[in-house]
Amino acid sequence: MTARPEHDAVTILQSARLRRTAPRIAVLESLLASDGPLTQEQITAHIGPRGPNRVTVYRILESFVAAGVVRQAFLRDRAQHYELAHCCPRHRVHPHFTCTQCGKTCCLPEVDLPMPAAPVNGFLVSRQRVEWEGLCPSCRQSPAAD
Amino acid sequence: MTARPEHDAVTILQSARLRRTAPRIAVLESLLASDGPLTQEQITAHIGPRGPNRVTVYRILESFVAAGVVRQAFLRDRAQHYELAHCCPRHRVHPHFTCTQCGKTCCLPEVDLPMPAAPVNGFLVSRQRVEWEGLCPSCRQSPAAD
DNA sequence: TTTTTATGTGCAACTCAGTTGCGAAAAGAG
DNA sequence: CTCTTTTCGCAACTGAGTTGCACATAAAAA
Ligand SMILES: [Mn+2]
Ligand SMILES: [Mn+2]
Ligand SMILES: [Zn+2]
Ligand SMILES: [Zn+2]
Repeated sequence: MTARPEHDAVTILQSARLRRTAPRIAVLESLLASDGPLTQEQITAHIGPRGPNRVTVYRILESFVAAGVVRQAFLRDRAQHYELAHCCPRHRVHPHFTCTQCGKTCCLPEVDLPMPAAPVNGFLVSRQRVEWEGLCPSCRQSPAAD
Repeated sequence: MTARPEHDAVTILQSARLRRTAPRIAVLESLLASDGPLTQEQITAHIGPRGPNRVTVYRILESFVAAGVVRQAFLRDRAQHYELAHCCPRHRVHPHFTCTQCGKTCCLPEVDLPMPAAPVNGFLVSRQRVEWEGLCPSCRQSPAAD
């Protein structure tokens, strides 16, 4: 279950010097179990009815972002999507792909998009965010269903 | 003032078969006068106190997007930013640059970022959005003030 | 272990961008 | 000018995220 220490909720909390509370462990485990960024609403739904208050989830995510454990991946439908930060460096985040057919969003951490090192038209780029839209592998094979 | 017909509010409305009303002309002229995407709030502020109701501005922008005259450029601080669509094709939108110092966002229409033609890891990309962050030309020269 | 203290949590109320319903106004057709 | 259709203004609503404050609890100190 707990293969690498980076993928264990309690280990992540300890190395980030964050208090080990039930709500924090639950939020971390939701993010660890997901294959893509999640909203507060999705995290709360994943934890279940006995989980923490939604305000608590927001505050936990805020503290995780401050500690560098979690990153704000992107904003969609006016809702912030959060993901674990241990997969890629801060300033060159991997592209995120959203399927126009099934609506699922995936991380593409193995894709390395070059970021301009020299200024472009006088603009010095230090951080880039790329969002892709199109058809995911499974929707390309079966265009009707998911 | 009205150099090219593409840059004239009334002409844009006529060629899009949209009714020529004072609120629509005012919204179009705000976008024409701006060098970057605008929010409803910014458009309303630009028009002034005698301008249309904010709900009307939202509905006008909605109809412009449906007619292909305006595009939803990006979402920032939970607010949608709109820009005129006549500057670049639908599926390969130019990158938008936001300065971390002065906060201004600029369009970079002359920058042509390649979009993957072949599927990446099985994902067929049909639309891409790129956001850049860093220092704008004027903030690079005078790091303290704008 | 028990006590103490700093930090985390739950609840209610709030903010703010955007939406909806509906009656009034006005653009364009005839 | 009259009629029809679309647009507009207002009020109320929605939903994500925030804030203030009292209470709970993890971790440090005794
Ligand atoms: Mn990701
Ligand atoms: Mn632009
Ligand atoms: Zn799909
Ligand atoms: Zn600047």
